[in-house]
Amino acid sequence: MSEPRQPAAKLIYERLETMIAEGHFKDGERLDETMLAQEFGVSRTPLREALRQLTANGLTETFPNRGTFVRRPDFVRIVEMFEVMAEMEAWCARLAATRATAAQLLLLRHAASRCEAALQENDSRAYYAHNETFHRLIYEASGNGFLAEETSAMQGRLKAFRQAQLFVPDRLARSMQEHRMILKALEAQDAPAVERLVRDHVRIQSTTYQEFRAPDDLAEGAAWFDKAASRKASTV
Amino acid sequence: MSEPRQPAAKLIYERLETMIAEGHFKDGERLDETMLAQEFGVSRTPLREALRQLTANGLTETFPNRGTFVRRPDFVRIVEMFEVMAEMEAWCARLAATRATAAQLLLLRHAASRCEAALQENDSRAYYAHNETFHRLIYEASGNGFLAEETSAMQGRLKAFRQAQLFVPDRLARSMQEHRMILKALEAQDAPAVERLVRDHVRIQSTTYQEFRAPDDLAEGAAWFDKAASRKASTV
DNA sequence: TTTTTACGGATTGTGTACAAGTTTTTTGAG
DNA sequence: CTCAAAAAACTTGTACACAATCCGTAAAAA
Repeated sequence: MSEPRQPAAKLIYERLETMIAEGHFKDGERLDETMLAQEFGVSRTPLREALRQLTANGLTETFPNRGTFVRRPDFVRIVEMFEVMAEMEAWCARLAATRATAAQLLLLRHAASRCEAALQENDSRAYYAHNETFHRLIYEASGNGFLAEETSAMQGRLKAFRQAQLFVPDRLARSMQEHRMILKALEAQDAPAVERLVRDHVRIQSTTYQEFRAPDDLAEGAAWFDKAASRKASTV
Repeated sequence: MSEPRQPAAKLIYERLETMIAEGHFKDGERLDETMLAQEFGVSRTPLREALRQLTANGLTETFPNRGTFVRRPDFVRIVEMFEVMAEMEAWCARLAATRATAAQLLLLRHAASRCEAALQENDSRAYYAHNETFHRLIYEASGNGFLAEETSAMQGRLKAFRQAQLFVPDRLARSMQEHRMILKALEAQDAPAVERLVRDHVRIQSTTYQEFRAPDDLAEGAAWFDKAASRKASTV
């Protein structure tokens, strides 16, 4: 019943992802393979894989023979990310409104009731997990397999940046209320309503993140633009 | 003036990507690291990096300690991919209609005239390159940096599957005409028109691909679904 | 003084060997 | 003959060593 042992590379990827999301690195900071390998107690091989994965997801930038550098998202970028996420999910939801099968609606209701139960018990972790299922079911109900995969991948990429909003007061209760409305609109096959509801439901996450981290990032935002400008000049 | 030598891993990635797009592998076929390393004349280290990159882009699937398996897209998936691409580009374009700066419009006109020149000389390669610039400029004009990057990345991922449509007769001339209309609508800041024009402009690429490869893929499509079903059963 | 070039140190890219895990074959009992 | 368990063969995951490349510094030339 225990999980099959995960490769070290994946674990390291997740740790680095969290560290970047939580701001443990400065923007533009170089991630030294040798040093990090020592810190994590592994060789450079799995660590390099993790770095490449980070770059694939846009969290770092890699220059051949020069190394990989963190791209710490400022608050503008965070908003942009959730904006894109909201649009993708809204598109999924609009398609799902007319394409979802009875079985898929059943699964959605089930996931929603699981969220409800978690809310009753005030179990943030459980709510978070079932919330993820609820959203993923909508992606799949869109009927476009590729879109569903891409949206799911995007959700995974933003997960690290969404952790903070768990602790925003009353967010869970409000989220649940939004889920109820989304489900209702889906059952009514009201595509425009579903699209709007889901877009707002996802978008709000960026505003909570902003509230949570803005003071920090506003200060660092200016430095970021300077660095980005000089970096651009040196690489072009 | 010569290009800085590319790492072997990147070159191998591109070759494998093309091979998958061109159908050199069966769907579900395992990509043997040792064997491929021998064929490409490199060690397993850079080859593994290429495989991981393929998986990150959804062209293959990797199971820990079991290997990576190709996910050859059937024609349904191809259509889905261009559908998503069309929607992303359309969104960029709609935003660009109201947000593009004068400088960005100038660059767009420049890229369009480059396309025009390439068309006059019947230089498909050049047209293809300037076409890419034209589209990328629209992404950037959206004003959402993250969206621009993601759309650009998606374009890169679909590039391998778009090669075929270069050879569809009159496609270049029609594409150019579409560019002209898009540019005109952008200058007029007519967001709804731009959105619609770009969506159709991108969408049509999937239909040409479909015409080009459908006979093949229709036959293999059935086998694909069978395999996918059995694979699902074995991994769950 | 300013620019160019050569060198030294450090870091990434790749090859190879071994460890860990998976699949297939073999072997034995029922 | 069938099925289960064990072992052999094979494949991926990781460690480590060396090669290729880049960066900074300092010396030399303009």
